[in-house]
Amino acid sequence: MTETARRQRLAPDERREQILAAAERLFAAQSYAEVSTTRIAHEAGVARGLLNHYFGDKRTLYLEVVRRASLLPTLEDVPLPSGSLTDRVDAAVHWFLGSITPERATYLTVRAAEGVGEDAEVRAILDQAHDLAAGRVLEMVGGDPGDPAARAVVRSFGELARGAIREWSREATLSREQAHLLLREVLLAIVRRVLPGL
Amino acid sequence: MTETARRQRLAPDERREQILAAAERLFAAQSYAEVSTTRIAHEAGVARGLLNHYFGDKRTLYLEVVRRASLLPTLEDVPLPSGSLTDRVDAAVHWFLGSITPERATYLTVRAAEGVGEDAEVRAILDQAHDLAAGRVLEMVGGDPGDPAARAVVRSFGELARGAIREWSREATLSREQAHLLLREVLLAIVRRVLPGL
DNA sequence: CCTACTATTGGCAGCCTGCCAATAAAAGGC
DNA sequence: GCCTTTTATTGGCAGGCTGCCAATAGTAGG
Repeated sequence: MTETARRQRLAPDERREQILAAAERLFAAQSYAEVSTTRIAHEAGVARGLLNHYFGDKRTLYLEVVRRASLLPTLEDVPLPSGSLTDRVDAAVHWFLGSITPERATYLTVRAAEGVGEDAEVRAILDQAHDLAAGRVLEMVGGDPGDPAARAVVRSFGELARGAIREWSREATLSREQAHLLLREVLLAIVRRVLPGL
Repeated sequence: MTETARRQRLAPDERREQILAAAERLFAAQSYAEVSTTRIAHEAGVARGLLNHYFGDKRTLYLEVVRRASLLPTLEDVPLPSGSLTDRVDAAVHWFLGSITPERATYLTVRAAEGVGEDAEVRAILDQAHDLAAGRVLEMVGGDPGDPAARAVVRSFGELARGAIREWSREATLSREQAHLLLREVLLAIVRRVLPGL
């Protein structure tokens, strides 16, 4: 908007970032089909052809946005907690809840349902991010990250956790304390009663 | 394909059904953006313009498909189970797991993630279906369906349940017994330790 | 049998996407 | 400091998809 120059030449990385930011803003607000590349280009203050030059096609740009957003919570490294099982579970829950802050609001819309029909690549990206988070939780609570069934169980826990976060953070149907209570008790039950029984 | 007649005139309900079936098949396999109305029309053996005549536009047709698929699992009414808490929890879990059968495979792709960005109407449809299921589970285990926080908690449990079902039914990373164990123990913990603490 | 009704079709206009050649802003040699 | 090379950036073209509408043809009722 404030850019007056006809052509502004930027370093590829910078421009790439700029386009990604614009795309993220729009994709976070509306679904894939509703957002046109024309609008993304306009939002980024750039010719539409440049999107194709940097990302090939709309879909690839979209996948890049999804990849970033899905990995947000796992960006920061957390030290493995010590102490009693309850302490470690609390730490894991705290990490999960704390990784979602207002400035990372985009994550809240990640994995928003499309309805029916899945996109294999999108699915793969999300699965990978969720599995990464699940592995981390599993380590925190002292489980075996190499056990596929245990990982699957904790991945399912991740679904509950994201659901609870949405209830708290978007719907306001749960307080933060209630969400914490839910996650703690469920994770405790999983560690004590489910994992040993696999 | 086997239809030789140039124009085959059907009762509106019948044709509507035919189009919906074709759309469901395609939307279950690919995402919204990947499926063109041209292809749906071809799959249904019908002119493309007829889709607009029956459903207005692509989006409305899609919403109709989502609505149907999302309501499938809650179709059958189940009697409220009696007996001990454990029995009732087991019954609820059994109902949840049993509602997913091969012939209802479409449901498996419901709520498949799009990635980022949500469609408010789709979201509303799915939320409604999930809330319905949550209310039913809450009744089964003797909770208060009128308590918003309790409903939110059980909705979150629904996320875990659908995740576990996917792990079992699609990924084969969990056996049915393991999924059952997970759902039972988590639901038990929720009833015993979370709901009273709200 | 003929007419009124409406289910069904085909085509038009506009938008969106991917592609590519043309252009201009830097970078580098001298 | 100028000129050449490099490449970031643009605009426009072709094809496909969507929504709309007038024309067409089955079908039911008089």
